[in-house]
Amino acid sequence: MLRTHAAGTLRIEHAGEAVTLAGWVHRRRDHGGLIFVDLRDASGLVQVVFHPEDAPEAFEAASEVRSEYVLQVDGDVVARQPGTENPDLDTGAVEVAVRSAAILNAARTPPFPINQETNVDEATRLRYRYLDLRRERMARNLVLRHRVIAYMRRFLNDRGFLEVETPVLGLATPEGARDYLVPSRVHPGDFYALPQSPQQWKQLLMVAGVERYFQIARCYRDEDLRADRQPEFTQLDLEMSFVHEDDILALMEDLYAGLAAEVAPDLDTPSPFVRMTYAESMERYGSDKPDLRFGIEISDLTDIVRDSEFMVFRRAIEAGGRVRGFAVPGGADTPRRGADALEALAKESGAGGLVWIVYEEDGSVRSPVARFFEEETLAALAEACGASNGDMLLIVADQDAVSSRVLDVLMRRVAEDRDLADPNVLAFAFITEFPMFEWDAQGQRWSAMHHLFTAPFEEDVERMEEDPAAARSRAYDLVCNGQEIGSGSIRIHRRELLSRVLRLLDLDESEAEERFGHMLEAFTFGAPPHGGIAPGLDRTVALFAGERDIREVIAFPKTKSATDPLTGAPASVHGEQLAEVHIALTPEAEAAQSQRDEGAREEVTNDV
RNA sequence: GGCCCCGUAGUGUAGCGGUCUAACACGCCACCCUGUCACGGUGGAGAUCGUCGGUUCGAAUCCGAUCGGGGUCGCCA
Repeated sequence: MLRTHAAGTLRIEHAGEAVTLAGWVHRRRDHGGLIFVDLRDASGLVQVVFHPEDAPEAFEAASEVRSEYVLQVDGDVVARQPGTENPDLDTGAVEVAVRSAAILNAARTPPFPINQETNVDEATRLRYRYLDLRRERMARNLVLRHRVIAYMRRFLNDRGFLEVETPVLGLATPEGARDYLVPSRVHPGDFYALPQSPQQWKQLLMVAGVERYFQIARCYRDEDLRADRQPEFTQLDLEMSFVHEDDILALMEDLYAGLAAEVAPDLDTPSPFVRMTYAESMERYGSDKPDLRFGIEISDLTDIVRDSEFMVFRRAIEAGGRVRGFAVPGGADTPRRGADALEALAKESGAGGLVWIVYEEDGSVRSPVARFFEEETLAALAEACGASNGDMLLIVADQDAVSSRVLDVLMRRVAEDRDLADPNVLAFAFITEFPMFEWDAQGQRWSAMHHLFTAPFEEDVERMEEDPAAARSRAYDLVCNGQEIGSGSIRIHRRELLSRVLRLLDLDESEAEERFGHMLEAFTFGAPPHGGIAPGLDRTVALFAGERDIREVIAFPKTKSATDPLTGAPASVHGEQLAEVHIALTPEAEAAQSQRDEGAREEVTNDV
């Protein structure tokens, strides 16, 4: 090794020891006759001192050194002189008096500061990601990610899980997200698809008798990006045989509560985790991924206003809808302008309008619709929502599907505006009993809400065909702070039931055979009852890291347009390479390509 | 794919029709400085304002297109 100690580990106990360190020049403070260098390595940093009398040659080297130079120093750990200790540094009680130093490598001035947490343009950060990762925040996130993964492996190993790798080159499936395709050289015109998840493989492993499987699995989806969506991302994929929902949920609760205690002990993680059905979650929060930190719930106000003079409410109720709303704590300070903005948001989200009622501190009521209601009714509305003076009610009258969506959007907005979400709390919850199917208006057919292999409840199997919308599935989500962390289900393990579901989804026999024949066949060979879940690793780490964007916890993420500014991927390939995989570009693709190439050439010219 | 925001020295920002011969902070370079730790001091270099086109007597500033980054809806579990 080029060093005897890691810089960040030196403590007062090391005083008197001779050490060799190697690392980067984090910062240099040149006092003319004395030079301090903060030497940084992966472990942290320590101050090293260059005295011209004690080590003239080293002092000379230190004069030449600049930020991010790679430096090796020999010296003695000494206790700092009283009054010069730095309590802000872990190593602040000591410093290293340098005897000799070697510049292992020079460094150009970095394109953005490494020793400072400044905001830097996303594209620049990604272009020099290896420098971005040197920065404290990113380095910390990488370590956190490692610790999360290490904990997961240890945890699952201790519970008898087997880590199995599954293919990256697989079969394309038209269901779900768009596939990334890989052309086959050997089979002209045929394509592999990168896995959207190892879903089918893990079920086949259950048929194989593995019983407890997991994998830190890379998944690929060719869809547009978001803060919480990258084209390739990682899941903790797991599956168990001979289990009930509770077994999976209990396992996940143990895992996540344990993880929180291990990697985020400063965060408050209430347990046991809240459990509620999808129906209950939609009723109380208008969402299947509620943020429980807000402390706000939706109330049904239909009966209170059923006989009111207010026609909007009455018409909505007559049309089979309901009147629902929630209280905004302290919302009485909302100016007219703010209420109008909320109404606009409600309309954008699909509501016909928004009724707001402010209960002023002095007991008076302010609302555009106050005149339609008796005083008792207004009081009853407040009571139903748990509102008191100083609060505001937001009310939507519509079909449940609309009011849920709108109230969810409104709730998130007011929570954001009013900082209702405690950043120090991880409010986990399990949402269970999701609907089996949802109506795909575009395709004019039913589609699986979770995925094809999700089992319906036994008692819902019969009504599945006659009323698909009412059938409940044995699917569940783990959510936290208003975000979906992972979803899973108990699977269908009998061929007969799977065939019925496929028929319901309008897949005819031969099509089903072609696309899922291997699964149908596998199920005829004694597939055990099984189920699993797949929490998103990136989201999990982001959650514990307090990061909003999963790019902050991925070493080399892609931009919003799925490019990598560091390597330049994706890029064109030579004609021979294309020919080898039997691919010809369309004229449009070629035109777009040459246009891009010209742009790139200009950029290069400008650089020089 | 739709809509929205952003694009000015290495970085982050200011400037938003003439006074910009483009400002500030950090960084960078040089010199000075033996106890700093976001060291300090003095001086200096560095951007024609993403690109192309237009409006105008005059454009960093207005308009259009285009490229890049971000957000959001669609899409995606």
